[in-house]
Amino acid sequence: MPVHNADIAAVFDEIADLLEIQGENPFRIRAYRNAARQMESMGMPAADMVAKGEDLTELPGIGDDLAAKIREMVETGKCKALEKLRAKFPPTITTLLKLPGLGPKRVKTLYDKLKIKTLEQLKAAAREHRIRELEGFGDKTEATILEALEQHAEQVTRFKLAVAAQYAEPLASYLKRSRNVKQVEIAGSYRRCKETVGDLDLLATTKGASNVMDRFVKYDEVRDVLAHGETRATVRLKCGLQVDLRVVSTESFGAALQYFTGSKAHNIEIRRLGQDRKLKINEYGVFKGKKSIAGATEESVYRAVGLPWIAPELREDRGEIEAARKGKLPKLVELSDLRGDLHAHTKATDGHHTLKEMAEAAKARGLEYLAITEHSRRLTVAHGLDPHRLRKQMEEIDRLNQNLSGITILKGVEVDILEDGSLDLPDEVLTECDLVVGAVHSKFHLPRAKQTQRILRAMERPYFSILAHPSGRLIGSREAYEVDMLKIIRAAKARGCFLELNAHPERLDLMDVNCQLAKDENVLVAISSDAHRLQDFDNLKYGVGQARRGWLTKDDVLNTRPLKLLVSLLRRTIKK
DNA sequence: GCCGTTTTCGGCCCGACTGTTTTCAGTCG
Repeated sequence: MPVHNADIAAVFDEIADLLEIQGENPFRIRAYRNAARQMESMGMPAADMVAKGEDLTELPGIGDDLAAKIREMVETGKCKALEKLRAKFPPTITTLLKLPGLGPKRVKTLYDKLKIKTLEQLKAAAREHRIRELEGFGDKTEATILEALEQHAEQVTRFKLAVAAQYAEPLASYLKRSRNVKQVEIAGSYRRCKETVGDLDLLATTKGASNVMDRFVKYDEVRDVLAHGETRATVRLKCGLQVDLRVVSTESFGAALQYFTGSKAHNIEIRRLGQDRKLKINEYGVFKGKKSIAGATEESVYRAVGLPWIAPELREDRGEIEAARKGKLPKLVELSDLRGDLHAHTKATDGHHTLKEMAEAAKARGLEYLAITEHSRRLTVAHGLDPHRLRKQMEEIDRLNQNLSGITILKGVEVDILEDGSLDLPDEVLTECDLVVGAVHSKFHLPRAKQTQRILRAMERPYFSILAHPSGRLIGSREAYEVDMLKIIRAAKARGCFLELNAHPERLDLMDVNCQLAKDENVLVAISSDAHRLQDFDNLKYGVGQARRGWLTKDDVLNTRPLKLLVSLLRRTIKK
């Protein structure tokens, strides 16, 4: 069983949890947390680095000690340091930390005094009112714990970005109608376009007395008010989503927006830069002694530490600060840069609209070309096309193109990559297409080497253009399949084909870190909607968000090319 | 535990809210 970066991150996080309960040096704990984030955010599997004998201490936040622990985990599947800690505290104890209001200190007290180590024991103790007797606890804390336990299941769920948007945007509009409110922004991971958000961070600026805080806690959708102060309030909506609102004056808008956009790791780095310059940076501004020297705009905050403004999608402490310092920040791709869409379906298979309707909807969004890429025959649930039906559709597209103006339909297909790497339609018909999008829709659980070979073999076909949703993951419901993405990216480069970034909010696949890998290897990425309905073209914005998180510029994206150039790029593939 | 135009020790981001307290610790983001 291979050891994944996520496994290593989980071990480091558990060590950090247990060290916290033990009351260890907080900076040592932070080192483990930083290492866990590093493992999660890097594109390259640490196991591969170990296998190649690469130096793990080159990674930020990884020193000799943690590098040794990573090697140990990769080679033995175990971590002795964690096992030692688990001997001191039962491993289930870390589940208690996830409850709101329970931190390491209180968890340790609960364990020391009442021997509580599971959620069930905690619930029993709370019901028997044994918790309120403990020092540092009281009636309220006990009641909060009990309530949290009853809702525990729902608090771990994160919301997909597009789902969060359905709650965030109306709430922001509602708050904008408050007295003396100047701006309302949705900050946090939402602004960074993370594929899922754990909660919403709203920021409002006011000039003079405002009722925005009162309006916020009285919002229709609010189920519980968790905190309600002068400048900060936290609520839980009926849907389970937690929302924080912070109110600052307009002079502090930029500093607050920067602060609440995060990420935490990015902000820590920015503040560290501030410290080097003897500056204190907080949500109210940048201060030299007591004097505010910046804060009205985000630009002013970055300028104060000698940096240009950094786009929110890049703020993950994955090298953006270094790039900013060197003046090498990428000019990120924007939605308006997209000239076309290279993956869409119609009624012929599992879509809901006709060719013409889809083309007109794409045109209405400013696109110049649209590839229709129906499923192939193996995907019977989608009524996939056989060669005959595909040819009929191509004829229809030819006819339609003669009558359309302002948009061109490209003849494509989303052909299944079968288990052995062969394609679900014969070469003769595939060569008649303008582009061939290949996709894995079955056998997700092949071993890594086999899955990789399967895809490489499919890409060897001379007319193969784009690998659709390359990792196969469905956010929150299906893990990515095991595959050597770097190998696939390099093969794409060698063979002149491209990778898709599927913009469907459940996919967002290619993932951000792999977009970076593709960019590093000079492989163009196609941001495609995979539209099955007219409104699905609006999902392109989520694809662009993920692409921006992956550092992609206009030049790194295939479908920013005008039609003529696009066709020649696809041809080059076909000729090989 | 990591890190270093202040290199092998001594730092390590910063503030709001709550509850349990009588001045603040714990938690959270």
